[in-house]
Amino acid sequence: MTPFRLPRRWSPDPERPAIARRAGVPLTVMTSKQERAGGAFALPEKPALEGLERKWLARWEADGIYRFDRTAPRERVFAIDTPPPTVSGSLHVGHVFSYTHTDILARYHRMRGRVVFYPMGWDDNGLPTERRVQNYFGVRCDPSLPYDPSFVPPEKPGKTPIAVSRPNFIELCERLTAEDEKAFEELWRHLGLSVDWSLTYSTVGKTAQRVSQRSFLRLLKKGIAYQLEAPTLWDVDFRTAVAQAELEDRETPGAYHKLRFKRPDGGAVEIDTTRPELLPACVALVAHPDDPRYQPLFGTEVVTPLFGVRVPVKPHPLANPEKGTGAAMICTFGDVTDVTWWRELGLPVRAVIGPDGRLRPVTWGSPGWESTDAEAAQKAYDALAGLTAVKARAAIVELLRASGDLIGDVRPITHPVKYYEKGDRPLEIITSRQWFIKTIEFRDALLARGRELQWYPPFMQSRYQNWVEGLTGDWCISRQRFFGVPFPVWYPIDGNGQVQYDRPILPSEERLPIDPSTDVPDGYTADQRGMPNGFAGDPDVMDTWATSSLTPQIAGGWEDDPDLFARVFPMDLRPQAHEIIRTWLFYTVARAHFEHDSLPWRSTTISGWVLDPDRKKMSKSKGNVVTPMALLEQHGSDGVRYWAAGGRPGTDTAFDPGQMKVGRRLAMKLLNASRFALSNAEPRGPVTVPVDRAMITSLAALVDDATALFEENQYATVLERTERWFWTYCDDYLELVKSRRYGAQGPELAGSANTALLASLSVLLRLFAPFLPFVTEEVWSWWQPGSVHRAAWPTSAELLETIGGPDESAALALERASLVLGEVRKTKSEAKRKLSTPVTRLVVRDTPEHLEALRTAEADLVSSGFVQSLHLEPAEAFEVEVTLAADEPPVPAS
RNA sequence: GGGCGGUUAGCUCAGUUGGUAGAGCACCGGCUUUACACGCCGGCUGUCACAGGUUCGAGUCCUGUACCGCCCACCA
Repeated sequence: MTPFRLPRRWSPDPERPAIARRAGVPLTVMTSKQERAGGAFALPEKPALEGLERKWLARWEADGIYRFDRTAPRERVFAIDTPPPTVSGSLHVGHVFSYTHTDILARYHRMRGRVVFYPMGWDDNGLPTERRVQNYFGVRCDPSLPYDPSFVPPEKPGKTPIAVSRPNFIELCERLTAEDEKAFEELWRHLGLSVDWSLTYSTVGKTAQRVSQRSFLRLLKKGIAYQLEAPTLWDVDFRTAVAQAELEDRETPGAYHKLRFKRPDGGAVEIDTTRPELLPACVALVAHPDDPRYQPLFGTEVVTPLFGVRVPVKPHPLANPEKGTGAAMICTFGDVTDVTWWRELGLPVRAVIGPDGRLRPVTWGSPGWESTDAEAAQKAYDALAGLTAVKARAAIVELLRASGDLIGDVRPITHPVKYYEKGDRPLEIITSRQWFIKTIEFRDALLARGRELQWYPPFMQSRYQNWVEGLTGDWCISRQRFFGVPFPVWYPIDGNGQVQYDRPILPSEERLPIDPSTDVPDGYTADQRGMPNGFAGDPDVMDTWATSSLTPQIAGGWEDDPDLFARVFPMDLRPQAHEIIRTWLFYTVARAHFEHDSLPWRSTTISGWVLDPDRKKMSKSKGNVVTPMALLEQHGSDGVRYWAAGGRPGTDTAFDPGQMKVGRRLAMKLLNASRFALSNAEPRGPVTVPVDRAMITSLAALVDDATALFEENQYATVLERTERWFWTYCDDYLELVKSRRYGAQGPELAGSANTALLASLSVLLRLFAPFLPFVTEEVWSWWQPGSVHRAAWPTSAELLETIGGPDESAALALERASLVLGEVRKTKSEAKRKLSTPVTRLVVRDTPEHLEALRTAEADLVSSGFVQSLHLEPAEAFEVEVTLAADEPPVPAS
């Protein structure tokens, strides 16, 4: 007489829209070695998870089950543009998390009959590698040194870095990344990534160099790549240009300094600045055109303090009357606004910050450095020259204070300052010659590409949109570094020894890849390098993104393997993290747009982050991060994958070992339930019993759900629903049919259960296979030929075939029987009796329709509930009365 | 300052098209039941951030507010 709620778990949802069955995938034929031999399946006595990884990794590798089929036509291929992990970075759970998501999708599509192109790249290009090599070996690159073939790095890095040649440095980079790649591959394999390991590439390998250089040359021909001597964002520690996409703001302490500029009429103009050390680089003052305080001064000149430079006062709408005094000094260059003003107001350049971030020597009184008192200017400047910006700031404050041009105290503030994302000191803006790729004039087309792309989750598109709309300059792709893809360009040197940058010498594409620092352009000889009337190589290397924006082309064999490329490009999926939408994703879209006039891929999945329990992004800087391999060993790869699979696209997920334990438990349950289903699997017969037919019908609905969800990359929901279904299957269905399948109701009804058990197990294993590749493969091997990962994704059709079509009328049988069984269990549990306690009398009151359904499951219910007498009584509402057998007399202690 | 997410049980999170609030973990109690003690059965747990609005009915739709997070921004 317990009131309760109706669990809806077994009843198919009549509201659910019918999902068209997908045809064309062959049914898995349910045969096995044992069945063919007429015997029982060979099942392990005590199934275990330990060692499954090693066992199946070896087999998968030997059988090549993840090998890409190069004969597959494009429409059958599912191509993935795998993110090449930065091998010089450390492995962390974030990698495990997001790469698992992609693998789950890869495995699903493979089972759907698609030929999955799943390569793995290694990002061993760029500054992180350089920096790591410097620290690891204790060296620094000096390009002026000759190659030393006998160089051996010290055992332990010394305090003073050893200077090595560029070729030596690159050798060390390659040596270190090779070790890193091994560690990554081992982790990926252990995690069970179904990558085709014959399709690996590196972002600094020959192929990547050739592709990068070829694409660059073509952009150059199209006029999309160009070089320019211009103010460029510059990191003074790395001594290289960087791109807008690699900037980040950091709150940094600073201070306002109020400076006084003299007017010709003897008056003064005051401005506020946070960078007084740039006073010698001041080229103008600026104020808002509508600002009445400064309108009278527009068109006049003022004189800078200390340096006596006459600079104009100009109006510009960017000047903010609210800030400081409303007037600002324009320096070349203090920040990007200075660049805008400088360009739009047509001002001269007076650069004082050198590439090393120190104030460079200047001769006052020379052209461009005119002063009303050159001697005083020189004296003041000499006190600053050679200092870093920060030290020069302190020094100039003293000078200004002494001269009386600093008004009042400096006022400390904290303000956002632009940094290179990998750098430690604020960016400077340095005028230099750099290579650019045009993006601004293609803004609309690139925005359209963003709309054309399918985003998972869709809201991530706005990140792209915002970024492209906010672009302020073209993409600077040259870096003044050593380890990277060189620009395939030389320049002629004229008779006076001047390098002719405007007349680049280009190699033919057949020669690529080339290194202009060692290779010689056609028509020249090696001894003409650096000589008058000879040639010079471009000294720069490409931005790492200039190469990694071509991963689809590199992995797909663009131009090198046209047949392969036609089969995989444009690709189907780009999985990646959201913080690199503005770099990797945007640049890749741009390159494909320029080169192929298409998207590089049809869709993208944006993964979330792994968060610490304190809700911060997990990072290696926190000492408490567990190494991924230790996690895999502790919880099993399937367990860790289970946790990762719970992370929906675009959603951050907390690091949670508890979920890994749950995953491990699920894997264990799968082993044991399978053992049950496969033991005593004879005799086999048609599925006639309503309880069995209901289970099959319900599973068929789950399969349709799962398939539809997977098509939307909703893997987390697939796992959740499959798991829920499976657990109910174990708790209710298996319990109900247990005695029947052992023959309690005769061979015919046992045959119905056995057929249903095997059909459901086959489907369940395949539903779980993308998530738990090891345990599903293990169970599959007990009774099925081949790999579950090459088996066809289950269909509702194949299930319904076993019962001759959906049987909605049977659904009620399982639902009512499960309900009553639950009531019986509850009564026993609350009476603190064991579940095998006999029920002397079970009364079920229910509607006639329900009772009729229950009657078809009566025998199963009676046996699983240990019911001695069952009474079904028609009633308005559902009610159950359970009478338990009296307690057995206590057993006297022996 | 702009944009995008989020706020549901102690914790981590689901919640399709509006229709009686869910799962796992944790906690409590019980149980060796011939697949599983790496197990099983059961129980407890809610101002769905807040305020309005639409509606017969709102966790869900609309408006506003607060807080958290992320991305971006011209930072003198």
